[in-house]
Parts: sequence; C-alpha cells; structure tokens
Amino acid sequence: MKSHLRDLLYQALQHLQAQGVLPEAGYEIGVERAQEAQHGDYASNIALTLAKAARRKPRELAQLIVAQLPASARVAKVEIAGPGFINFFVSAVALQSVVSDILQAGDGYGRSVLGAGQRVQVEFVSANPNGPLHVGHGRGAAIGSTLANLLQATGYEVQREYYVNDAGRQMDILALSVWLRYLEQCGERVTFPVNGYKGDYVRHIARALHERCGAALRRDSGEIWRDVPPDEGAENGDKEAHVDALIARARSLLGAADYRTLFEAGLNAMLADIRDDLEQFGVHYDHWFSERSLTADGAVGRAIARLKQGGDLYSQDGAWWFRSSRYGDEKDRVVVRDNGEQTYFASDIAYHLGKFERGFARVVNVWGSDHHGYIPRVKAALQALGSDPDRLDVVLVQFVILFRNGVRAQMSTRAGEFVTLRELRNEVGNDAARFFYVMRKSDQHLDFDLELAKSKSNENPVYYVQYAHARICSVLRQGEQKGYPWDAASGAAHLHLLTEGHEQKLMSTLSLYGAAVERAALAYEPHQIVYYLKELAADLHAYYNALPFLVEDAALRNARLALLVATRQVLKNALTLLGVSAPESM
RNA sequence: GCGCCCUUAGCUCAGUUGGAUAGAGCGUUGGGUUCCGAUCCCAAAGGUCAGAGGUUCGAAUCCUCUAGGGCGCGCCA
Repeated sequence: MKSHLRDLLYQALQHLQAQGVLPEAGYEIGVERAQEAQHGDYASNIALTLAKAARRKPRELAQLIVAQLPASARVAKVEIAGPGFINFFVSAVALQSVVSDILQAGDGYGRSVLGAGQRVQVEFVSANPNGPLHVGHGRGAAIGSTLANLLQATGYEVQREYYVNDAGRQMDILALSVWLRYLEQCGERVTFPVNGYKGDYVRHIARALHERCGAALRRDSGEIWRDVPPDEGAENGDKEAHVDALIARARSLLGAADYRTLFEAGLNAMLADIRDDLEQFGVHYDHWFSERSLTADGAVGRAIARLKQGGDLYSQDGAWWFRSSRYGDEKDRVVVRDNGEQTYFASDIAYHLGKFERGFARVVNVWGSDHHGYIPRVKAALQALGSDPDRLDVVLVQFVILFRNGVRAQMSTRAGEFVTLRELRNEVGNDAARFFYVMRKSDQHLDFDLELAKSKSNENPVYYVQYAHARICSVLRQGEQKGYPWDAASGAAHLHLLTEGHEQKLMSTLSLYGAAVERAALAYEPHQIVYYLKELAADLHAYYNALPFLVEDAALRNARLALLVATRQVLKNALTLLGVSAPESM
C-alpha cells in the first residue's frame, strides 16, 4: 500500500515538474502510517519537505499535489491537514483484501524477501559452561532466539550459534571443584576452596563420575594439599593462589589423561545441562562453537601472526599487546601474557575473524550489557585485520529483576547464586517466560513480575494474547456445534460485507503485520512484536464484544469467520516468532 | 576520575530513519455493556518528555552542558 501511494505521489510530482511548479530533482517521497485514526491510514509529509524548493507554503503545495493525484480504487479519500500533511484513507476494498492475502499465505504470511538470502549469524547466550543458566541468560536466550526468527522471516539465511568457553581458568576451577566433591564420594575429607564452585550441580557431576570410574581418580590426600598456599580466611590467605595451586596439583597428580577425563566430565555435564535447558525453552542452535578448537586448529596463532605482520602488536613487559587504541579503543590490550599464555581476548579475535571468513554478511552478537566495554576492542581487532567492523552488530541485554508480590525476589538461598532459568521456567512456564523476556526493549531493565506471569487474567499480556487465539478457536467450535461450519469460499466472496468500525480497525491492524516484522528485524527489537500482538488481541477482543459472529445470514457469517480465521493466523505467526505457543483452548 | 547505556502520566512502558494536540495498559473518578468462553466501550483526571542551551519550517527523537541511576574500566574469562 505504501509503495502504491508513493507511486501516486510520484506521478503527481512529475506533473508539477512538467508544469514548472517544482524544480527538476529526485525526491524522497515519505509515506508513513498515520498515528491517529482521524488522520486516515497513511500520511505523507512531502509537501512540507518540498515547500522550500517550490517556494510555496506547505499547505498550498499540498493542494497542488493532491489536485494532480491519479485516481485509485485503493484510496477512498485524500485530505490535507495540519501544517500540510496529505492524509490518505484506504478504501474498504483495499482493506478487505488483507483477509484473503492472509488466508492464502497461511503460515507464510508476514514473511518477506528483504534479506535477499544474505547470510547472517546470530550468536547468543554463550554462557560459560561452569554452572547452570540463570534468569539473566534466559533473557539473552529469548531475545537472541526471537531475533534469529525475525531475521529468518525477513529473508535472511540465519545461523544460530553458541560460543562455548571451554578453555581457560574457569573451566579448570570447575574440574577442580568436581574432583574435590568426587574425593568426598571416595570418603576423603576435603576443605572446599573459597573460590570453588559450591553449587549442588557439582556434587551431581562428582557422584556420576564416581559411579562411572570408581576410585580411579583418587589420589593421596596428603599429596594433594602438601605445600598448597593457604586459602582466604587463613593467615596470609589468597584464594586465587590457593585455587591455582590446587589446579596445578590436580594436573600433576592425575596426569594428562586422567585430568582430561575429569575436565571433560565437568564440561560435558554442564554443556548437556545447558543444551537440555535451552531445548526445553524452545531455543535451538545450528552450531556449538568450541573455544578450544580455535587454539587446536591454530586459528588463534594465525590471527596473532597477522596482527604482528600488520604492525599492530608490540612487546612490552614481556607481554604482547594489540595496539587497539589506534582503532578507537580506550587503551591497548594484551593478547599474549608474559607467561606465554594467550588471553581470552586473543581467542575472541580469532573467533570473530573466523565469523567473517565463514562468509557471513552480517554478524549479530547478543551480549549482557555488562560486556559493553568489550565492543570497541573487538571492532578494533576486526578493523586491524581488514574486516569491516560495521558488519558486526552487538545487541546489549539489560538485567532482569524478579518481583514477587511487588517485592524484589531474593536471589537463591545459596550465597551469590541467581535463580536458575530452569526454576523460572518451572514456575511460570515457557510461554510466559519467553513473552515476558522480550516484552521490553532489550536495553531497558526488565522488571519480571512472577505473579503476573502466572495469573490467568487479562492483565497478564501472555494470557490476553493467547486467549485471543483460543477464543477464535472456540467460536469456530461453537459454529460447528450450531451447524454453522465456516465456509471459506463463501467468506472470500463476501468480504465486502466487513464494513463495521471494529472490522475495519482489525483489518487495518492485520495489514500492519508485515511492516511490524520487518521493523522489528531490522532494528533488532523483538519487543515490537509483543506490542503488535497486544494491539491485535485488543482489536479482536473488542470486536468479539461488539458484534456477534455466528449470525443467521450465511454470507455475513462466513465473511466474519474469514476475518477471525485470518486474525488467528496472524496471532499464531507472531507468537511463533516469539517461541510462544498458540493454544486452541485454555 | 574516564567511557558507554538509561531517565516519558501515580505505576509499568510504547513512541516506526526529526512530523500534526506526546500514546497504551494498570490504577483513580463517572457512566454504559455483561450476548459466541473468562470483557469490552465512552468520558474525566493525570506530562516543563530529568534540567538548561543549540541545530530548523518542525525536536521526546540530533548536538553540547548539568543532575540522577545502571554498567564497565585486569597480563580474569
């Protein structure tokens, strides 16, 4: 419709140019949805933007343009309003056609080819596999997953990826923690390090390991603790040194093979848990990318070598620094430490470089907002290596605060540990969780009202929207029972009977769906789908309350049912993008 | 201290590349509807868009400064 109106305006402008009213030049013709009903359906500000060039008052120019507009069956009325806006009122015929469009396209309605098959990668969650996912990760999962769905629906070829941080000290701490719990299983008495992972999940992993391996990984406890520097709390205690020494001891006492067994036990158990959690949450990945693989196949070494070649590395204090400040970062960053180990940042350079080498036209990272300071250095690295940093977009996700009965829900009883995603899902259900997670703009804090998410009332937006879908199903069931099954052909033939105000409003909202999907996808703003759904559901409920559907007049009845079925289709399509179910009854 | 993000009605939040009298839900007040499944409609009240300058036909939106809040500033990951 928008492009149709642009065409009409373009033709009018051509006439005016021919008459010498307007100078010859190419113009951007802006056509927007009108904000208020009294402004019609679409509005153009073309007269305002061209007033200067035409040396006429905007309203006067608007009149000239309108006078030259070709007639169109899809436009019922054109008005000039305000400072010089041209308002278009869409004809009933044009409005009604949306119903048949939807019924014809079905599940495909709202999809577009905007992305033209370009390959886009969305990387999200990527939580370290050293513990279960918590409620904060859940928001990243919901937003990332919806974003991927949106981009797919707009014609991009999307790859969903999880970057597994399976290297580094944190994973060694997990391995050590598992080992100590395992030794407890063997009957040893251990003093658990302050820095160790104390969650119950570590005990579960240790128990399974003990059942599988017996005492094969047991070592003499005197040897383990010999000369280990004291933990925090003791005199001259240092929790970092303590835990590092224990890791080194585990390595030496167990040997490479047994340490690997231990390490893998922790990693694999955690990964399986995370995978399972996300799968149940309706979040699916195409690829789980291992950080260790980057070192193993030499990608990190190659990236560092390239930086060195480009003159972007220098040696200082025994370490290798990347001159990121040259590319807009606050300061330079270490990529190889003085002990010869590569930093996490070094892997990340290789990882992001690899993303572009894999042929993605665009790369989207969904990160917790606490990582925002990391963006400049990654972009700096891409630029130094000759990739276009603008092809990397980072969506920052703010924190989630749980509320129960109006008060901030306490973090779990175990000190410092957040409520897990699984606990949240079990309490409020997957649908409510996913819907609530994407309800706010991602860079806004999310106040998550647990009681509201569970309530079965129209104040609960999930319930309100899902019920709109169920309600339509219910009407159709009622129709069957009354001997009024929906006749699709009759409905299609009598759409012109849909002239009531509520019907027009509903059809108008339906016609906005495609634009809403595109906007949400391009701006990386899943919350726009939620707002769209709320409006669509409100229109449906209002229609339901205002007019009867199962009327005796078959033509009118089938037309109304056609509108209902179309509405149901769009509700379902939009809910599916969010990963929320569309129930037939509730 | 420096950097990034945020600040819109009593509350929770929208506001589509700068557009018309800044909107919605909840809450409050008054009225109507209560029929296909569990609710909708109308009206009223409520705003210095944190504050101050600037850019222009036009600013919640862009720029500068100030205030308040969040986060980040490791040879950690």
